[in-house]
Amino acid sequence: MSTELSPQYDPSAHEPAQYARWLEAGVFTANAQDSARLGGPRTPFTIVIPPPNVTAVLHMGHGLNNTVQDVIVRWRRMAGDEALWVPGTDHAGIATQNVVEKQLAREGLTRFDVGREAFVERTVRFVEETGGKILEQLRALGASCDWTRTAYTLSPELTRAVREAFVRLYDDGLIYRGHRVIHWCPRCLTSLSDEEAEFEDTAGTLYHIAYPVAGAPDRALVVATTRPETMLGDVAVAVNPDDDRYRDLVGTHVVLPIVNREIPVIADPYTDPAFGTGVVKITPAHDANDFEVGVRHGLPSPVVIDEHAVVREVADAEGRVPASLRGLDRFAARERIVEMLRAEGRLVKVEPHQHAVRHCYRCDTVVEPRLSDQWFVKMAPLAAPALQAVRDGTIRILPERWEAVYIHWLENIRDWNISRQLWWGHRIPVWYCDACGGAPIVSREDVLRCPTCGGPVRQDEDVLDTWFSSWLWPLSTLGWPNVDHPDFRAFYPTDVLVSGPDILFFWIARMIMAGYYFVGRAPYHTVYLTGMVRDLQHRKMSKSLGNGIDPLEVVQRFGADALRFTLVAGMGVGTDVILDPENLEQSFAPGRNFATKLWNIGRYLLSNLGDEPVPALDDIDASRLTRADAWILHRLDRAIAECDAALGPARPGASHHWELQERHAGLRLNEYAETARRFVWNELADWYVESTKARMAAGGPDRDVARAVLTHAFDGALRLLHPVMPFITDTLWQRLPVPGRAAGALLPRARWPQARGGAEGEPRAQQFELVREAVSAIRQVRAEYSVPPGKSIDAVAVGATPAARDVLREEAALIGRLARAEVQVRDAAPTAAAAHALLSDSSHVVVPLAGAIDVEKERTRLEGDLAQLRKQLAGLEQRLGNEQFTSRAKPEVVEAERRKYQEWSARREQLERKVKALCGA
RNA sequence: GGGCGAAUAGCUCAGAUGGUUAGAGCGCCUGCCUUACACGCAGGAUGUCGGGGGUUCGAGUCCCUCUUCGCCCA
Repeated sequence: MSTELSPQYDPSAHEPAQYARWLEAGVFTANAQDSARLGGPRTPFTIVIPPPNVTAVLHMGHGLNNTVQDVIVRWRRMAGDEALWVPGTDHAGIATQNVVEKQLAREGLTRFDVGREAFVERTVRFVEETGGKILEQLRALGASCDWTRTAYTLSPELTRAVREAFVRLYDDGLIYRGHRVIHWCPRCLTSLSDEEAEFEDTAGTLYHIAYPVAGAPDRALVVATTRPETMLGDVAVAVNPDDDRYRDLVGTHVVLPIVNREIPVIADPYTDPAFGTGVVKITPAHDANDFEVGVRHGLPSPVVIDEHAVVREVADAEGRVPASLRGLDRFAARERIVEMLRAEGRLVKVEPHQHAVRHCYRCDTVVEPRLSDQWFVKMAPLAAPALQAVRDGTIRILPERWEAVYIHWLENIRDWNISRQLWWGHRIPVWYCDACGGAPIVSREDVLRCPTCGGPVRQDEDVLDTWFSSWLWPLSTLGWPNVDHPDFRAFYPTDVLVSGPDILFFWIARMIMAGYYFVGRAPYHTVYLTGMVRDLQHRKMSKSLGNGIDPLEVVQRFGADALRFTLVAGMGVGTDVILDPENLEQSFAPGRNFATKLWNIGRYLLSNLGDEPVPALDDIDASRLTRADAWILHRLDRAIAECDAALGPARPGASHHWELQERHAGLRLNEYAETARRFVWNELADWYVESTKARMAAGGPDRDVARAVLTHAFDGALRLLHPVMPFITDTLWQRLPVPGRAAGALLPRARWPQARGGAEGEPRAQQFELVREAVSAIRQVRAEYSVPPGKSIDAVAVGATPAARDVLREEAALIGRLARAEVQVRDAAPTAAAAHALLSDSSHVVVPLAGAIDVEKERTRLEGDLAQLRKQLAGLEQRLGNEQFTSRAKPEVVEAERRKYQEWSARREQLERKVKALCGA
């Protein structure tokens, strides 16, 4: 099937068709029955995708993350595992609701205008129409997901899992309803978890406000605050109990300015004497810490800011908010209050203050602490096994440094607010009977009537945090809570989770907790955290900055393989990938250039291997292999071993724990990609293919040997590269006349290459290095003396040993071909003026360029080399002469240094002789 | 304020458990359209491995310190 291939690789002409072929053949579909856990023949290997938002469109972050997953899963699939990559999407409560609300806003409506039911219906429709597009886009990247198992957090199956989890946690006493100050987004009108309220460093202002002591108008306590607008809700001022400055005032009262109420001075260790003035105002309804203080001291909690962050008297605040402030937005109120304080003479000092302010992670609005009733998950009991798992090596996190971050977070974990005041999501499975007024009814099934009185019930208005469904993802996508589900039995626990450090707490840590809590087992043994894609200024790519790169545009222009290779090759474990959005051509050059190179190697081979069957390498007697053959086969073995070492081990050993030496090994995808690239380009193409051209042209039995080795080596290369460049490799592989391949075989299911082993070819492989050195030496001379590329020159090769002489003699024709020279092998160098090059074994090549040799230049060059060599020898000599070194360094190191010394000494003698000869010439 | 990380060629980065003449890609310079490939071929230049100190026979690699830049957490 050696049809003509276009000179330039055109990915768009091959990629979609190739993907369709894979889908049609079902190569990505995993079979539970084949999993060893169900008695099947294959070890299961599972990855669950970090579910993108159902309304998301593909960006470079997805491109990176999913490429990594695909490389890993394709590698394992070829390595013989029953590989499953579960795809799916996340309903993304706040994000999706925001999108639909924006649509409504364009129609001049709010969700409250259309009502809950209609709003949810509309959102469902919106998701049906436009949602899940990102999964289509993943196919353009080549993602080998098992699309028959595509999951969605809001599907009936996954909803069942969510309810099961909620009810179980509730029954176990780990879910409770709490009345406290939580993070509130006044734009999204919902509460947020600690993780969703992100810190942003902000240049703020610290206001020092004097609160006069009641009954002693000449004395005042000065409080420092960044949020003066909350003072309307102050119920006390607090000092540290050990702070001598204020000890006498504890128990007295101060007058709250503007409001003109007396509030107590209390002592509480929460107050940091070193911060500001050492006096803090206590506003229980508008600050989480103050709330705790309020509880400790039995203080009231007047609410003076409403859910829209507008100042007014909301609860227990009668008379606290002056009419002039009512209805003002919090920031407007802040300004007004500062003015009023200034007018009253209460503003002591205003200073700039750098601090971190929480913002909504979805809309970036400044979060408003708000007192409300929410559902919480008690986290400490869940955290314990998750903490243990990373500590004892059941789970590893790559790069290693994130393990410390993870542990720190879990050690200081706080309860998780899981209720959201949204309409889009899993409604909390709790019902109330107003007639009975009793305990909430928590149920897996919908509750229609009160089980006690038979009267009507109403369901809790809130929905669950989206992460409450995603933390179940590895469980729920595999069939849990049905633990007898074949997928669950075959594929849980999964293996590797690939994600970004930004959702380590949001998602990854919680999944681990869920795994332990609900089924008693970690969901995966490896967490692989990728870096971020950034622009040249190292800024995150974002829509608002306009510095994003559309992966689909890259695929369109350069191909998915180019995109994938560029990302993988340019990415250390956990390091960021820097790309220039202004210059895609250059950014993706590494992948594109390599894809083209690969294509051209394929073109050459396919048009030169001929139509007669290629013999299998195993059918070729080893004695017929040339040095070049032995060399490339050896290099392939090396490349395979290095790729394996870079990628594996795929899973921990029999102990199911990561042993120390393996704990941070593997998944070095960049090393894998670079190794494969080097083999293909710098070894196979640059040397081996070139070396075979004469043999291929000559015909005869040796041509068949070359054909067999070429086919074998390229086949190995395509297999090695398939995980990172799936499209072009299979496209070429389909056309390559691989001996013994079954009809209809596809590369994604082909066997991962294995080293042929056997040391018998190694000496001959080693001898080929002499050939390469001789060729390079002659080329160097040619360049040095500007010999026209087309012109053949004479060269004399002198072997340093009888063995080297034999090699040079037997390979003289090949050396000559590769260097465009007539090579003669002699026992001694000619004495006439010539260019000299010394090879590493002290063999040398002499090029007598009649009349063209600049003796002075030659001598300068050789003397330069000699000086360098002498310097290095001196260093070596010193080291070897140091008794400390020879006695304390490892014997093999000393031995290596001694060998080096001998080689270099011989080399130096050769050089000295040459220099002397030149001086005489 | 606490913790973590980074600083290696013009740019982006590799450099397990300390021991090679410190590497790659892109860029740069020279010469080539050599019938697979100019997205290429051949040759070449470029690094006091952020500063200082220490441990060691030996440090880009380990320890301390300083500087600069990131990230996470309060």
